[in-house]
Amino acid sequence: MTARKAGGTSGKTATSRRAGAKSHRNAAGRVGDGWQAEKSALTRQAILEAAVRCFVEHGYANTTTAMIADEASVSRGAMMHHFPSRSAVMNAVVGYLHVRRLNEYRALMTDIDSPDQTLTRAEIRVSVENAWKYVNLPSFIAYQELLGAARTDPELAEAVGEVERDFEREFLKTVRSVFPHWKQVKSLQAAHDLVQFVMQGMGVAHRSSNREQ
Amino acid sequence: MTARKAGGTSGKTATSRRAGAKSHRNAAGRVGDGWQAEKSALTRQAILEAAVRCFVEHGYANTTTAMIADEASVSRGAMMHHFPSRSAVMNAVVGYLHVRRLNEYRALMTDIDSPDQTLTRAEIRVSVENAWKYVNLPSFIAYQELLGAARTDPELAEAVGEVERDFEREFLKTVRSVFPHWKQVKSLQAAHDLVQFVMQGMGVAHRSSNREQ
DNA sequence: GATAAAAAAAGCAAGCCGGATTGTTTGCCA
DNA sequence: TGGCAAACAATCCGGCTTGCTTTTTTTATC
Repeated sequence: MTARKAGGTSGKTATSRRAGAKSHRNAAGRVGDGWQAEKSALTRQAILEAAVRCFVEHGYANTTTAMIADEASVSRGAMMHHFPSRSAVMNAVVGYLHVRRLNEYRALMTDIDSPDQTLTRAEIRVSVENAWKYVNLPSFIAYQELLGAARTDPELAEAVGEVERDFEREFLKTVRSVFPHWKQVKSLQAAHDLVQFVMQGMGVAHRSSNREQ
Repeated sequence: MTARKAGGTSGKTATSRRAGAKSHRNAAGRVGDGWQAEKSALTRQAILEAAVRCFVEHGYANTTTAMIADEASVSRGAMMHHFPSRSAVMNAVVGYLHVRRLNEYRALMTDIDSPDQTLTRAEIRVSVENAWKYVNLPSFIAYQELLGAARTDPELAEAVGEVERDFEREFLKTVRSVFPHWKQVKSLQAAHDLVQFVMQGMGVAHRSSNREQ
């Protein structure tokens, strides 16, 4: 998916050639990835982050390519160079948001890492507060926008569905490591679902009811 | 506005002149209301219902005025006659959905009207199933679309916020009539919030996860 | 006071126009 | 050649204008 351009020959533009000669084949595994063109990756990231901000501020549907480019401080042409179409950006945002959300989720989770077997009142309180923080994170709001748009956009739904499944897997893994004494996977899944439901519902209700102050 | 050209001479084309000469001043009491023009109300209703169907099928953002008009089998001109702008339609849909949703909610609620003081297991089951039905109703889905759009649309947010408050009031009233022995209003409100959260969350999660089947 | 003519208004249909948005193309530069 | 900038073309959508038909109200005359 996401058909990378895979083009990068030798950049060597010496513009921001930083010390470390990164002549490696990077994480993506493909050869010829980021040479000097790793700066390209920076641009990509800037675009993705800008898109998230646009989602939060204007909503998915109202976010135009021009808006994202402007927010990212790149030209529209540059953007179209990295992402051939609007939907290409959107699909990429799905992936970007996924890892970002996963990291933030884990960070919040490990906050309540309890050394003993039982949860204290304070720990429960912390976890609830963290959940609340979580549903108000930009990444969460942006993801909700994506989720809503995916309902009537098959292409987006495909991308979202994929990360949705992965998120649940990762969630389960994380929970198991934080609460190793919870053994019944069935209960964990139910807990996952309920937590997701309540959090999503709270998010929706809170955002809309707050709207009118 | 709409500065009519005032062309019409004498009608009397005798095309669809129906038998009953409705020369009465009807229930509304006021003279000069819309008599035959009550058909106009029918058109309005058709447009509103069409809009709801469009929301469900294509989402709020992808619903165009042409789409609604087509779905309602009226011309775009006719639609613009009844609703001067797109946002006028949308605001009207908010009101329409509100009463529709309220009715459906009450219908589901009274299903579990318990004659005695305590809830049986069966009654609880019924109410859960009804809640599930409820979140899968077209009106609910369309309303969620509105809710999502309202987050970044102040005008819509205003309209939605209003009915949101009214819905909670009506909800409380209904619950009190169905369960008259529940006296603590505080608990009722908390219950209302939790139920709303879970249902909304379920709705979101279910629709998006089902998408990718 | 009734009735017919006239006028006004309402419902409705279709076309046009401006603005916005997307994707393409062309060209520059390192 | 890859990264990028800017102009361009095509499309779509919303709202306005025009004009026609039907219904309702007013007016004028008997």
